[in-house]
Amino acid sequence: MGKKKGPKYDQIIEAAVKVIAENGYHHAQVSKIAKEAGVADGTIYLYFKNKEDILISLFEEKMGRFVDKIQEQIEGNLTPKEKLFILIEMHFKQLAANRALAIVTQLELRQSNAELRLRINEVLKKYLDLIDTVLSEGKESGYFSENLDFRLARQMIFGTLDEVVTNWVMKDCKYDLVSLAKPMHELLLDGICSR
Amino acid sequence: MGKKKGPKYDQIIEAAVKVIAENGYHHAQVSKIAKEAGVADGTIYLYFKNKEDILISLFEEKMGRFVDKIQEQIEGNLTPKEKLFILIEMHFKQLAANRALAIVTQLELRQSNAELRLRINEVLKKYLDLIDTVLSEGKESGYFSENLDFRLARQMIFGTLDEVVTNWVMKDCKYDLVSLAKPMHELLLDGICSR
Amino acid sequence: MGKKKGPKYDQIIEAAVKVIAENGYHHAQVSKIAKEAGVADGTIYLYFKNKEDILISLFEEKMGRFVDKIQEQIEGNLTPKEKLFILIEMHFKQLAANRALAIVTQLELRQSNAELRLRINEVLKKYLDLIDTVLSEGKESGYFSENLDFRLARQMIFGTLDEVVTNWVMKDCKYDLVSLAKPMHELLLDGICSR
Amino acid sequence: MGKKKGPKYDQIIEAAVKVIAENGYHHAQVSKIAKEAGVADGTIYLYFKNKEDILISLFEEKMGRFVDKIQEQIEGNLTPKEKLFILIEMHFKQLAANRALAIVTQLELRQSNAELRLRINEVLKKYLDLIDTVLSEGKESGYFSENLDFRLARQMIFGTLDEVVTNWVMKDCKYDLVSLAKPMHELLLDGICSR
DNA sequence: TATGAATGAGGATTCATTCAT
DNA sequence: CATGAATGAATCCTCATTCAT
Repeated sequence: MGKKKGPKYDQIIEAAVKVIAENGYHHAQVSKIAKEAGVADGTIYLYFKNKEDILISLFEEKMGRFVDKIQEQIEGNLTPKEKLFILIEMHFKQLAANRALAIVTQLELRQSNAELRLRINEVLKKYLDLIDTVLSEGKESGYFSENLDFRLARQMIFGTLDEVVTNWVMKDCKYDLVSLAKPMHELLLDGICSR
Repeated sequence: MGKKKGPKYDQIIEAAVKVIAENGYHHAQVSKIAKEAGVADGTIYLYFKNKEDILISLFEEKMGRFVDKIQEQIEGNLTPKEKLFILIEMHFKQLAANRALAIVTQLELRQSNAELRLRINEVLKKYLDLIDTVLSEGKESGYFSENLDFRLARQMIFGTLDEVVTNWVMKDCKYDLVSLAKPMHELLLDGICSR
Repeated sequence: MGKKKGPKYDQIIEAAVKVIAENGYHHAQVSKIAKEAGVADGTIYLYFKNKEDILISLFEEKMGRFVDKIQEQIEGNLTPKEKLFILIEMHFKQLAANRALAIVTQLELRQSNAELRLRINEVLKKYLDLIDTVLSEGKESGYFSENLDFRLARQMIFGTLDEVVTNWVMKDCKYDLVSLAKPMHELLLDGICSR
Repeated sequence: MGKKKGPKYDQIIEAAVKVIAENGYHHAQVSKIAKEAGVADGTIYLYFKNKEDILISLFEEKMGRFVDKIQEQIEGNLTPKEKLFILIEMHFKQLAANRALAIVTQLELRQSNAELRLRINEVLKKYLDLIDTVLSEGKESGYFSENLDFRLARQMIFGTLDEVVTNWVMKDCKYDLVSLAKPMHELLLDGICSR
């Protein structure tokens, strides 16, 4: 089995997102994904090693593009604060624009077993590194605190992003997610204390 | 089925935590839990309606006590900042003291189905309300920003706590979690900006 | 374990009839019967060897009395035709008067396994012998055909009685069973042919 | 699940008859039926919705054919008496020729739950209608009594057939069933009275 | 006698994966 | 490349029965 061939590969990925979003992780059988993709069950195994491989590939493909788009936007002459804002806003924008994907990444894929989630975290590494880069630039340029613990700050930023999106998905996406970018940005920059 | 009586009820809960932590959610068979608890399979069903009920009860018991202990500690004459610190520290302390429980709450129980997670969220509500109370006191006393968006701030605090603990668990608990309370407290209070 | 002691023995039998009639054979758990009888589960086993023994005893008690009553009525100076009529009418009358028992004997007890039904048939033997006696008297006295095959005639009589009552029970006992005694009597005596 | 195709469908039905006849209804596990049919357990579920569906299908297939064959034989220029005889004889002949089926229909399938028996009764309706047709013809042509109550007569005929076959099965099929057709026919036509 | 908490054997069903065509 | 019929491992729960009190 090679890797990433033909249009069927993408068909299957898209079908998986749709089927999982609509049926939930535990009711997303391979046969359902195959039917949605318009291929036979067996065909799945010409493009993916097993079911887990579909999910990992899905995450790699989608999150890969997700991070790439954010990275593109924060390249160039911007202050670290601006970069952080764009990162947050892009994060929200992309998930708001693809709710099926949001459901899959925020809720359904978390039901996967510990091993799969480990693999997923590897994919997330690229994103976390991107956050680290912004933090590093901010620290060096003096915008951000010189004592900043990167790991902790990154966990705060990512944990908050994640929690905010998850809450939005669990509330059926019925409020505007993107408009939360500005207050969240301010909160992360200045904390909750008055000054 | 009676309700939560006898020592067997607790034995089964403890056994469930241990078995799930060791084997993972999906390999935690009822028979394994029964054996670990030193009772017959059927005995489980004298104390719990079904397997899901064990998990919900486990979470309710453990998280209920978890939140209660935090609540006890932050009652009294303390500033909101001190209360937030104690909340963070107690959160870390309790999970650091019971790593099996940490594994179960941070990793394994998230694999549960939608219905179970709904029930879990109800339990979490009490915790989130507790955070809100601290935030509210801080706002009123002028310690915290007067523009503070409770929901957002709560999501930042909880999201960060959760992410920090999850990372610690996924790194096999091999660094000291509790010592992160202080820097995290400062980060939440003052943000990442220098001043 | 002795046999037939105390009032509890009868309580349990009556409880079994009620529970089986109301819940069906497969949902008539021993614990349900015990609760209905107002005794502990374990007490059942002081009066009956096992669950099957309850059912057999139930049938023996109830059918024994059932047949005895019919027997009493057909003793005396009656023609075989009259005796057959009384047998049919008493059969219908008794079941019409105790619908719970009718449900149990016609529907629920038939779901028991082959072995139990064998035992039940032994109980029925007395009834079948009674029919044979009537047939025998009829043959000797010349009222009934001299070529009469007892076994066949008995199977016709019993099979018809049984089928008629079963149909009545399955139609929720919503028509008058006893009034069928007369036409059925005539049909058995003269057959379906015109003459 | 498709509908009744391929040789496997029939294999499974035949296996079910055999396994139920040999082991009894309650010990006829799906895995036993699968092994007897020479297929995997899971294959059963490509042809049947669940275990109950096997039993219903079994009864529909077998009884459907059973009734069809009788119907074929009594079409044509025959008197109602002759038709009744053929019906009885065919009933006996078919069950005598397939003793496993006789055991299943007379003993084992009656242990099924209320819902299944309801479905079974629907299948029997066709047979009862066939009996009614013969009775109706007999009444119109003057062969049968003009006062004949169809329902009662039908219950007598079916009840007797059923009782005779059940007795034969319970006596381990050790006497000739088919030769009972003639005396039974006469008994039903003329009753037990001498004339 | 009476209790009732505890026992533990037993079975239908799903679905990821294979392989003959 | 593509198909889809066939595979078979794996597990929760019920309930008749026991026995220490």
